[in-house]
Amino acid sequence: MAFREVDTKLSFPTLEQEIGQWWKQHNVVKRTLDCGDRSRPFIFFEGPPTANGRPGVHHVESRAAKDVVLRYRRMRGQFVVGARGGWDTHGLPVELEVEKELGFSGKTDIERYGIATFNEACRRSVWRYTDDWEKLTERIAFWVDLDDAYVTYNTTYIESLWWILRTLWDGGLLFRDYKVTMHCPRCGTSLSDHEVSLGFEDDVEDPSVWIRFRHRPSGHPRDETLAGASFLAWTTTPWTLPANAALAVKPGATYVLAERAGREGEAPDRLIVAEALAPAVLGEGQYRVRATFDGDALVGARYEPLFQGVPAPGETVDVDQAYRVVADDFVSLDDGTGIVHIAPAYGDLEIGRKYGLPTLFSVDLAGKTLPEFDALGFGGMFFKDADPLITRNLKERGLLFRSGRVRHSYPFCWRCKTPLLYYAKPSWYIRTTAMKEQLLANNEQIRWVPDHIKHGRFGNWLENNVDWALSRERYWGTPLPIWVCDSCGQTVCAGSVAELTSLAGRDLSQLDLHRPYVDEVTWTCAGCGSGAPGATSGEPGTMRRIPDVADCWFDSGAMPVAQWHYPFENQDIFKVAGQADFISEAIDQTRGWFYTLHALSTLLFNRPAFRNVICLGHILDAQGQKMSKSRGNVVEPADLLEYYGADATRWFMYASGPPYQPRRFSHDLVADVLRQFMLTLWNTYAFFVTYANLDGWRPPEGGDPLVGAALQPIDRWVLARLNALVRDVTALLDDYDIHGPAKEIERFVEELSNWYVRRSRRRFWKAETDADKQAAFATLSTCLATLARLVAPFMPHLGEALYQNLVASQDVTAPESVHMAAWPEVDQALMDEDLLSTTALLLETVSLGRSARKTAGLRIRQPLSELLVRTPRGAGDLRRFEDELRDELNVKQVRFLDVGDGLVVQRFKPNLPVVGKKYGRLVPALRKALEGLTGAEAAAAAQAVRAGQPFPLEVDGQTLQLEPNEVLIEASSPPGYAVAESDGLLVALNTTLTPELRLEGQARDLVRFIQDARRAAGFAITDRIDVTLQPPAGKDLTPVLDAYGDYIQAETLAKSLIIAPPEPGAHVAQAERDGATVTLGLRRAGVPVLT
RNA sequence: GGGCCUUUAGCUCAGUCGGUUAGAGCGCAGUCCUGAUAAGACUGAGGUCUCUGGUUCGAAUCCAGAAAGGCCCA
Repeated sequence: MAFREVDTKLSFPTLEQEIGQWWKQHNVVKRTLDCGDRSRPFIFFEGPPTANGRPGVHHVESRAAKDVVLRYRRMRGQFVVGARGGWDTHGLPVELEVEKELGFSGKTDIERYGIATFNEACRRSVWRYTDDWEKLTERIAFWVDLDDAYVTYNTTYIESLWWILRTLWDGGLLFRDYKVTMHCPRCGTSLSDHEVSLGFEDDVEDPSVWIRFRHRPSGHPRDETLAGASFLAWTTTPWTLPANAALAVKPGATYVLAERAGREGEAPDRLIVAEALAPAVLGEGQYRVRATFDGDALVGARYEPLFQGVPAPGETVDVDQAYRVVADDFVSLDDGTGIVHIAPAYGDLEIGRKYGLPTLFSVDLAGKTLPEFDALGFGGMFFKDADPLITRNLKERGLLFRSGRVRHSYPFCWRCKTPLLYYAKPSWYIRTTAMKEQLLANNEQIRWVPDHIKHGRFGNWLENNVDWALSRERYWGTPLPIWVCDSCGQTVCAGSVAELTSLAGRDLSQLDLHRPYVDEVTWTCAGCGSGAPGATSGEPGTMRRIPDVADCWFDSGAMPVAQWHYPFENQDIFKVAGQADFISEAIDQTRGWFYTLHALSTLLFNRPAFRNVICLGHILDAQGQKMSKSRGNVVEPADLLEYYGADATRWFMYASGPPYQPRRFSHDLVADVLRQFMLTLWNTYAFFVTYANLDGWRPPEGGDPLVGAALQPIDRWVLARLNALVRDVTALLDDYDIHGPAKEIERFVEELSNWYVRRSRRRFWKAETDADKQAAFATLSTCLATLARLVAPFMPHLGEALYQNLVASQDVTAPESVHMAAWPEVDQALMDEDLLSTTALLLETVSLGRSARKTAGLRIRQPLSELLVRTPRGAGDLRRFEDELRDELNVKQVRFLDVGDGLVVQRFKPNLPVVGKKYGRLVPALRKALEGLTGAEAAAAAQAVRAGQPFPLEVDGQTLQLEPNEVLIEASSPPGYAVAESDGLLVALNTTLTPELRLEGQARDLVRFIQDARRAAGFAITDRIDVTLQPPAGKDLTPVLDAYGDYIQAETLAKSLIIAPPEPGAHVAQAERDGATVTLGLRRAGVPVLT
C-alpha cells in the first residue's frame, strides 16, 4: 500500500483536528491511558486548577510540561497512575466571585442571604468555565481522565481531609493560637491580602506621639544607671498603647541615656533613645549623653505600664512576662527613636510569640475601646476617636514627650472605607515548625528542576518555617471538624463521618459536610454536667462546631490522600500511589502547592510527597510584562490553537528557551517555531513520501528496512546521528529536562534536511532501482519513523500523523497509535562516534569553503582547480569525504595540508590550558617568543614536535624545554589562495581561473539560465525544448557550446541548442552575468509556432 | 526590607573546566543553490558580554559590591 500523499501547503490546525477525530473514533485516549506495565507504575499528581477562572497561556505551559513526561513514561512501558483531572473548588476567590454576582459587600450580606443558598451558588459557580477547560485540555492533547477527576468539595474528599486533621490532632500538631489579620471593624471580618492591597490610601493624617515609658527597678544590672530615666518610643496608633506588652531595641545598636534640661523648677529629663536618632528626636545640642549602652545590655530591663492591658475573655495571662525590653533585628533605626512599642494583639504577634509576651487588648472586634477603660474616660469609643483622649491622659500624667501629626499610607476597607486594624484573632494552626528538621531532610530527597529552587526559594522557605495558619472565618470550604463544649470548653476532633455519627448519636452518612449543615450537628457534652466524672455543675454543655473552614491550600496539599478517599477506600492504590514520581507547576507554587504537599506528607508520613518536580517560569508578554486583564496584554490560548495549532504552541513551550525561567511570549514567536522547525520536518517528510510513492518503495513487511541495505557513508552518518539523538533525548528526559531534548531534536531535523536530504536527493530520484537507492529510502524512512516516536510526546498530533503514514499503514502488527508504541532504543551497531565527529568537521569545512569563495568573489558554479584543507591536530580524518568536498565546493582536486608541508608557513601558539598552569606569569613572554619563531628555528621546532620531542625556547632570559603538547602549530596558506579559518581548521581555494575552468563555469551558468527560463515559461519538468541563445555584443558563445553543448542539452532536456535570436512566439528570457546580457528563446519541441 | 532568578547582537536566546577569533535563530542587507520550489543554503553588517572593583599570566565565565527587571514573601 502506497503512503498517503502529503500536502506541503497543509494547515497544522486542520491536521490536528483530523488527528483528534481519529483518536476519538478509535478511543485512543482511554486506551493509551490504560497502556503500560502495571508492575512498573509511574506516579503523577495533577495540581488542581481553580475551575472558576478561564484557562490562560500559562496553563498550556504547565500542561505541556506534564504531558510530555507522562507520554514519554508510557512509551517507556510504564503505567501512569494519577493521570486524572482535578479541580480546586473551595476558597475565597470563589466566594468573592459569587458575592460580586449577588452584589454583596461582606459577610453580613452572606449571612442574611443564608449560608446554604450561598454555598449552593458557590458550588455552581465553580463549574462555570468547565467547558473552556475541557476544550482546552482536549485540544492541546493533555491526556488525563477528565471523567474521573477528583473534586475537592466531594464528601469523600472532605472526609479524607478530616482523617488528616484528626491524625494531626492526635499527634498534637493541631493547635489554637492568635493570628494577626487585617480586620474591618464595620464588616466584622478579616480581609485577604488582596483585599487589603485594594484599599491602601496615601497621605492619611494620623497622630504622631512620643511616649515616656518610665524605668522600673527590677534587679537588672543597669538599674542603677537607668534610675529615674524613661524609654522613649514613638507610635502613630495611640489606641494600641493600652495593649502594650514590651519595648524592643535593636541588638548591636548603640543607645544613649541623654539628659535634657527640664522646664523651670522641674528635674532634668532623662531619656533613653538610639544614639543615631538622638539628635533628631531630642534636638541637636539640646541634651548631654550620660551613658551609652549596647542594645543587648538593655534586654530584660523593666518599665511601668502605661495602662493595664486586658486579656482576652476567659484567658489568663502571665503579666510578669510583660513590660520589659526585648532585642530584635526587626527594629529599625531609620525613624522613630530606635525603641519600638510592641502590642502583640495589633500587629506584633510574631514578636510576642518569639519572646513569650502576653497578648493584651485595648479594642474589640467592632473597633470599640474596651469597657475596662471607661474609668479613664475613653472606654467604648471608636478606636480612632480614642486617640486624642489617650494622648491627653498620657500628657496629664507627664508621660507624653511630644505629639504631632503625620501623613502616611494606611489601609482602609475597600468596601466601606473604614480604617482597618491589625487584630490578633484566635485561629487554628498546624504545627509545622515541630517537623522543621524533617521538612528539610525530606527536601534533600527531591530532584528540583531547576536545581536552585531546592536550596534557594524552597529551602529558604523551609528554613524560615512558621506554623501553618489553617482556619478561615468563611463559608465555602472544608469545615474544620472540631467541636467545642459551650460549657466546659472540652474539644473533640472528628476523624470521619462514622465517628461523627457515633458522637452525635444519629446517622450522618448522607450529610452534606459543608456549612451550614455540619454546623447543625451538635450533641451533649459527655465531659461535663451531672453524671460525668468530675462534673461540677448540674446541666451538661452542648458540643458545637467551631465556625471556621480550612485554608483551601490545605485541600490541594492533601490531594495525594484525599483523591483516593484514603484510608476509607483504595488502600491498595494509595500504597503504590501515595508518593509522586513527578509533578510540575509554575514557580509561584513553591510556597503554595509544592509546600502544602511537602508539609502534609512530612507531617503524616515523614516522606516527601514527590520525588521530581519541574518548576516552570511564568509566561510574559512580548515586552516582558506580566500578562493581566487590566493591561490588556493577555494572549488567548484559543487564538494560538486556531492560528498555529496545539503542537506549535507546545513546541514553543519546550524549545523557545528554558521553561524554568520567565519567558516572553507572542504570536510571532509561535509562528517562528512553526516555520522554522515544524515546516522543515514536514517538508522532509513530504519529500520522502513523494519519491517513495513515485518509486513504489515501501518498507519490507514487518521487517527492518536497514537489514541488508548497502549503506553509504552518509547513510551511516545520519543513522549514527539518529542513534546519538535517541540516546541523548532519552538521557535528558530521564533527568526531567524537557528543554534540552527539544533543542537536540531541532538540531537533528535541521541536519537531516539540509545535509542528508540535500546531499542524497539524486539517489532518490534516479530512474534505475539499485541497492544505493534502496539504502537511501531505507535510511530516510528509518529516520522519519524514529522521529515520529521521538517527537510524539512533545507534539502528539504531528508525531501521530507521521507514524500513521510511515509505520502503522505499512505494518499491521504495529501498535495502532504512536502513543501506544514503544520508545526507540539505541542501536549500538549503528553508533559511530568517529563518523559523527568527522562529518561535523566536514560540515564546518564546507561552510568555510563557501566563506572563502564569498571573500574571493567566486560563485559556487564556477569550478576551481584546487582546495587545500588543514585540519586541527587530533580531529577526524576528512580524507574519506574528498568526494563530498569536491562536489559541495565545486573544485577539481582536494589536498590535505600537514605541518611541515613545504607549501605552508608555520605559526606557533602556546597551548594555553596546559602552558598557563605550568608557566603562569611567563605566558605573555612565551607567546611572544613563539610568535617570533621563523626560518630554520621554526623548522627545527616543528620537526621536534612532529617527532614528539621537546624543543628549547628562550623566554625572558631563560631557556624552556617546551613539550609537544604545550604548543599549537598552525599552517597558513600559500599566496594566491582564498582562505578561511576557524578553530584551527583552515580552508584555502586556488583562485587561479584557467580558460577551461571559465568555460565550464559558463556552461553551468547557461544551464541555470535555461532552467530558470523553463520554469518561468511554465513548462513541465518532462517537456523537451528547443533553445536559442543570443550572446551580448562582442561575446562568442561558440567555445562553450562546442565543449559543453551536449552537457547543457542533457541537463535541460533541450532537443536543440543554437546561437540565434529568439524565434517569434518563443518564450524569451534575459539573463545577466558580469554585466553582459544573454537573451534566451525557449519553445516546447514540436509545438507549432502560433502567429 | 528579605529570599530567589535574570541582565550577552535590533529581538528571542546559547555560551561546557577561566584559555587563543563570544555563537544560533529571527529581523536587516547581499549572494548562491534549486527536480523539496509560496521551500532551501551561504555570507555580511550588527557586541562597552549591565556597571564598578577584586582574584588570575589570562574573566562573558570565579569573588565582592552596585544598578535595572522579574517572581515570591514581609
